[in-house]
Amino acid sequence: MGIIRKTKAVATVLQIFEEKSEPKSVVHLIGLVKDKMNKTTVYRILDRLERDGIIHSFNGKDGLKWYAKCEGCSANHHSDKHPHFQCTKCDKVECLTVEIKIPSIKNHKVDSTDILLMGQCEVCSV
Amino acid sequence: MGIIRKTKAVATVLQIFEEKSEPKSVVHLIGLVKDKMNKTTVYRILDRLERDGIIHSFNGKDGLKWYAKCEGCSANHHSDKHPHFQCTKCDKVECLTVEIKIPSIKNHKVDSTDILLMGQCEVCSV
DNA sequence: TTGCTAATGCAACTAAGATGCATTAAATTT
DNA sequence: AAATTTAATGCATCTTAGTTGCATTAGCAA
Repeated sequence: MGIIRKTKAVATVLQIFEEKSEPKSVVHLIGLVKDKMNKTTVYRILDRLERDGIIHSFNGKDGLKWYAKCEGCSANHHSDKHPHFQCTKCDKVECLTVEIKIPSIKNHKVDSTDILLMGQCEVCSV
Repeated sequence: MGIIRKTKAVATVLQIFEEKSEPKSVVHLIGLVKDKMNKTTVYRILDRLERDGIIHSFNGKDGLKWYAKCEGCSANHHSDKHPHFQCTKCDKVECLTVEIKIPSIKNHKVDSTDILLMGQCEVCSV
């Protein structure tokens, strides 16, 4: 859909996602690039990247928005049906590759899911 | 834990949950009782009721907090593991009674889940 | 290199939710 | 029934995520 120009700001944000596939909260992202661009720009770049299927978003346990790089997504096919995990101790978020079966709900049409598992991550559960 | 006094404000909020078991967003609740109490009071009452296992909370699709009456919960045992459904057209939210199996995630300890299915509800899917 | 327009910066705004503190009103005690 | 205690409330203020309008800048194609 939207034409995405390869600006410096876009390159900076994209690189963050490419370096490490771990999801990042918008707040954290803004902090990472705050001396390179305005927070409004961050929000708008994230919008565009999501609209074009390059990243996907979901809500963390406290309602904050998180983004991560899409693995098998495109603008029209958004396969962000995978669940996420957030640690209740260190707040870290991970994309999970497990498949969670959603039963059909009668009289309802389920288009997408937002599944967040909470608990203790590898580091914190020791 | 916390002693809950049966104030008029608490009674008012509780009655809303008892009238209809449908989940309500905090924003909507504040609107419902805005001529009877302060919004801060609503937030605090919801906190207390949740802490004592009378209601449970979860995040809606846009990160807003929703509350609903607990069916089989108490202060120590919070069985709010059931999923919720939110309509993408009319925004209505429902508690679902279906069981969704969560596979175990290796090296992780899953304590709770936040599962939101999105799509079209009974009314909007016609 | 020119021209078009997407992208950015900036300031101001919106809205959810939290906090501190003085006051009020349940619940207990006397 | 009055006095006491302290949870609960109201109100003002603050915090913070996210949005918007508009002037300016910078990709990109012709």
